[in-house]
Amino acid sequence: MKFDDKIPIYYQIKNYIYREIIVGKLAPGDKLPAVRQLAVDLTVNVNTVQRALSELISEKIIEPQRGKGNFVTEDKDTIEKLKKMLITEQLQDLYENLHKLNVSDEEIVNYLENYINERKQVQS
Amino acid sequence: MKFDDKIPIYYQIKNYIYREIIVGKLAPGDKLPAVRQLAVDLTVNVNTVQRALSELISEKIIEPQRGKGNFVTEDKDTIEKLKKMLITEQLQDLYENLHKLNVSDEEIVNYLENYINERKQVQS
DNA sequence: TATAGTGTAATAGTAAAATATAACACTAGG
DNA sequence: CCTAGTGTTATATTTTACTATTACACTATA
Repeated sequence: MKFDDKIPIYYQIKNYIYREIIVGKLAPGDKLPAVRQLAVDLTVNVNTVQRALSELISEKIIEPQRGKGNFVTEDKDTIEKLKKMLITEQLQDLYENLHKLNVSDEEIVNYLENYINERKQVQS
Repeated sequence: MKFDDKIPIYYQIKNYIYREIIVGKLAPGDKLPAVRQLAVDLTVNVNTVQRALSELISEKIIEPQRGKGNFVTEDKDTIEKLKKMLITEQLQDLYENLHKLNVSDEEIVNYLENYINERKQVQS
């Protein structure tokens, strides 16, 4: 996995697991890969994985069972709220950062539509 | 100034100066505040400011004049390109991050419009 | 020519993140 | 009971960002 060297790795791992859960690759109740396996897959240290997992545990996104593994919460409501929060965070970042560049509400929407259309053209 | 502790301070300062230039608070040819003054204003160390400025110099956004100060480039085209690049970067981040959450093109636009409308309602 | 204001650079120290490594605690199954 | 697989924790080391401090180089001007 590629990491952005401007952001702590443990934090990027946390977001990676968020996504795995939200897109359903990890369903409610599913067991996560073992920490040592995750460390190998992501080519990072076990402690770094553990730090990411610790935060997910604090947030009740996953539940640890000593000797067994870490399991995705069964509470679908928690997951749904997580998804909404992550989406809102992204929108807020875009909005605030573009406003700091003096881009108006209307322009933000226009720029986004243009961006998406241009992407489609490149693909075709 | 408030800093995000997940991102290097020098990097946030660099982006801060980008913005000052793009919104015109710093016009082409303008002299930047002295490095020591910037350090005081931003409550960081001179070396940290200098690190941000060094990168801006490499990118030809500002030009240093030893003994005089740092000056915003006179090349308006460079600034215009910078603005476009920063906007595109933001759009790309949003797009990629939401796609990783399985949000479709149409949904991205809808979510953004809703987000903006909700902001307006809160303000009124 | 002395001085104040500017950029630039070097040194040493601190803190946080990440690593390598090892050990400990618990569970399941032979 | 033993062993393999799991989470959890601790120690020591390295790297990077940041800081504090000092010094040097250049410019303008009194």
